[in-house]
Amino acid sequence: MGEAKGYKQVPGIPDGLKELGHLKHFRKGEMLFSAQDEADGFYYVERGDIRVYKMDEQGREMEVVRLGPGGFLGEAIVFVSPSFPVYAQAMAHSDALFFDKKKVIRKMEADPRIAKFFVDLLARKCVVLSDRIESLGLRTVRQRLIRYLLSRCSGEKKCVVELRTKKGELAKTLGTISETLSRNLKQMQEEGLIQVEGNRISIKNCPALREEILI
Amino acid sequence: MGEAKGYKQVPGIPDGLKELGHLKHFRKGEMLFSAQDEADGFYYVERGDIRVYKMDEQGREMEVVRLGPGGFLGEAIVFVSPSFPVYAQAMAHSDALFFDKKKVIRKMEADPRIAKFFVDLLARKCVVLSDRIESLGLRTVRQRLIRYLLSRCSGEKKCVVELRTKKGELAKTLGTISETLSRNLKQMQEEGLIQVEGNRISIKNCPALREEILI
DNA sequence: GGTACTTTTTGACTTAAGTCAAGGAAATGT
DNA sequence: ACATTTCCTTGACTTAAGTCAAAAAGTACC
Repeated sequence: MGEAKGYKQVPGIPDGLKELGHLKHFRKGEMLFSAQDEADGFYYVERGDIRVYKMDEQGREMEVVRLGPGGFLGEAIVFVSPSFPVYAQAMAHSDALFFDKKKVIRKMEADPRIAKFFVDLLARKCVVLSDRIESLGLRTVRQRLIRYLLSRCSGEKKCVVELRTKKGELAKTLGTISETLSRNLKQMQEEGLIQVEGNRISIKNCPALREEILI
Repeated sequence: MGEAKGYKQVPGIPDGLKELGHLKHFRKGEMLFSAQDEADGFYYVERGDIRVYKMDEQGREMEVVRLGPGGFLGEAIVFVSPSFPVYAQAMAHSDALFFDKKKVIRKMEADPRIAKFFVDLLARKCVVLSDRIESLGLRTVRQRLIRYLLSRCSGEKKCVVELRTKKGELAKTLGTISETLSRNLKQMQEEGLIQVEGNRISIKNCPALREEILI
């Protein structure tokens, strides 16, 4: 539901665009770019896991979006601002295609299909970001957690969600901190809704969870 | 600063696009569209004041963005989804150009300059929305209020901000409620930072306010 | 002016969630 | 297997901000 890696991403890259990109590799923990860096291009994630976030003066982070394979990052800034307003970090070993801003703009002006592709891409991102605003403003951590779990649960009565990240990272994706996530998971376990074993969360009562976010 | 009406908007509409739109008038309080409505087009605000918001099941509202003259709304949804996920309401008598989705898409495919215009427009909106996510997640109501005030203060030592809306609406724009806004204004007044007289807020100590959000 | 309505402020209270600090548990390296 | 670091959980506390209710201030309309 607009949250985290699970959100709908564009199937791929249109013909004529991919050739403009060149592959870069990022090791786990490495920064793709930092706030204030010159925005001379953007990335397409082929493999891995990228976290895009803002940071305040005290170093507190706010995740804007998290991207898996098929996701773009920096694609909005590049058309608007000379420097990035966010940080982007590889949370796993990642491969990404880098696209030079000028080349893409030139291509876009020549080929309306490329332009249309970016219109769709950016429109989709707007929707994701709006959803996140709603989610952060109107939903509790518990509700956001339930949404997250359900978004990666097939819908059968019993379902297991395997976290591919640390819980601390999931907390950030949900717009909270690890302590709060931990308490929520515990609470939900005590209510018999889920069963937590390390990084494996079994959903015991899918309908009840569904109920809770639809109300 | 990405907040409210004050954010940077596109200067206007490019040649060849404006002709596609037709003028609609909305009286104060009237809805441009509601969530679930068919998204068959989008709007350009020529005059007035439009509030775009989401609503949860209990009727609590979360403002996504607020638009004055020069702003677009629905321009992202139209390229992505068959129905609106948000509400849009005229907060003042407003004139808006309505653009039919199909016509615009046809035009865009024919004219790369139109497509480029939308890329820029949507990219800008992504930045605004990201800023709002940061703001809601990382800043207190007080900090958001200060940002708002400073964004409409010329920068001299003394400066008067005239609210053109009700305080309750400002509260929503800031992502809070009127009681909390009221308390914050009172507090800041007691600290000698501002002087509130009805809808006129005089900024008494601009540097101190600036200091507070730059720390 | 006085009535009715809306908006704003205030007070008292609740609550979700953040902070700080300390144990445990896992994972990692040697 | 051990030490070391990182991660997760728990407890106790704080706090910003929401809720509910009622008073006060504004505004509009006869």
